[in-house]
Amino acid sequence: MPRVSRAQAQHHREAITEASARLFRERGIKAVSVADLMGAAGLTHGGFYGHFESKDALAGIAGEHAFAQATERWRKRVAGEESAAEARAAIVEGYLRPHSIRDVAGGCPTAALCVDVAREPADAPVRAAYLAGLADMVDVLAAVEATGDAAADRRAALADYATLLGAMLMARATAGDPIADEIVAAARERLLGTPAPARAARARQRQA
Amino acid sequence: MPRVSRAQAQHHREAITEASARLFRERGIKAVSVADLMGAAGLTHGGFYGHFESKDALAGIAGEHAFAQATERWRKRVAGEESAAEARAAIVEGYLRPHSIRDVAGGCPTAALCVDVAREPADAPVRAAYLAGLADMVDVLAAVEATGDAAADRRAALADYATLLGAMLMARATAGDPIADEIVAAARERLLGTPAPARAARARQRQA
DNA sequence: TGTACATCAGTGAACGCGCGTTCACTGATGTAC
DNA sequence: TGTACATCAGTGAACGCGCGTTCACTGATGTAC
Repeated sequence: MPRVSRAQAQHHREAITEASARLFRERGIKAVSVADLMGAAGLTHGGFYGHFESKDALAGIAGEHAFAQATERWRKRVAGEESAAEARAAIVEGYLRPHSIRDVAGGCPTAALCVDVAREPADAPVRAAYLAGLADMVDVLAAVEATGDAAADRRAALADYATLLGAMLMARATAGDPIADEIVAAARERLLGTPAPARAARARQRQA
Repeated sequence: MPRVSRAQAQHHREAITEASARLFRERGIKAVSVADLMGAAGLTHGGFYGHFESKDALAGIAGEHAFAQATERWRKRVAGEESAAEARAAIVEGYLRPHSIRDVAGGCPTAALCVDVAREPADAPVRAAYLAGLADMVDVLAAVEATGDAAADRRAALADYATLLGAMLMARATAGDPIADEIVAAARERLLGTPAPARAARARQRQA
């Protein structure tokens, strides 16, 4: 059924972008074929170049899309909290939730794409998208650091983000082994202080 | 020149393993072909299956090799320091040195392979190598945490490692942009306290 | 509002290419006497 | 120590397959009158 309406074609384009944003994070940019992407939108591969200039160009657009969603998620999480400290805790806890660790396709693009982006040539569109997207994520996090100094807020946000991202990727690489949960718990403790279960355990120890 | 001596064949096998350990980290397991690997050892692709059962099996062996080298490097660094605190600082500073960030092929396999390993099926040999290798790295780091409690040492090592690895990967993905250095500096400050240059700057500020 | 026709979204075959793996073959190595 | 021959490390063509991209084609959509 060729020659669909312009509105339908626009829906197709959005479906391809959406599927790419998910599949590129899940399997890696190189491991997803143009046919996979078009198939995910219910189309055949040949029509791809009517929508996008190349697979590399789509990777840039899909990256932007993934970062826009991730940034929006953090903004909403921040908006739902009373104080900066609570907002920061909400971001950390949301990031390290088991669901977030498991959800590669819908999760943090800074984490899912970092190794792929580092392997792309300097002029790859997805590199520019990554740089801009990361900057936005860091801005949201820095705004809830509340050290009282903008430069220190930024440094704290970068360090927090490194810990979060590192824990997420190590946990994913060790999924199925108990160390994955240990890593996530250690990162949460580092960023938010001793968590409730550990506090309870220490209280029991003191009593004994 | 077929049928080389057994010693020469053993050298070939080691050359293939060595090249794989570097190329898999640098370009990703999927992005390096059997012909690339054999070519790096000065051989043609056909002889590969005389040395290894499959490319997946080699990925496991190459992973072990990379982790053995990385663990040894940390052990030597630790052995060269007077105290646990100094050893920990030496690991952190060594990890975040510009050379380490740039040297993907010879650098930390926990970082370079984490995303690739997470995308491998559960029974892939490289997953087992990753799990064992990570455990060794964490043991070395935990031994220099010196919190006075083995469990707390381990949690501290996991949190430290997450921060190191996260900073390394974010810096690599943003290489060429000033934020890469900012990320590394923020991680170093988080793990070791305010670094020397910043301390000097504050001293100047106090005088003014 | 109805008709004629140009536009163009999507199809599917085809392009050259590289992949992991197999296999018949070669000829120096290693061994048995 | 010397000879005869079995072994096997490495070669390169071939296997079936999937890749990104191109292109002639189809026929419903959108537009001009």
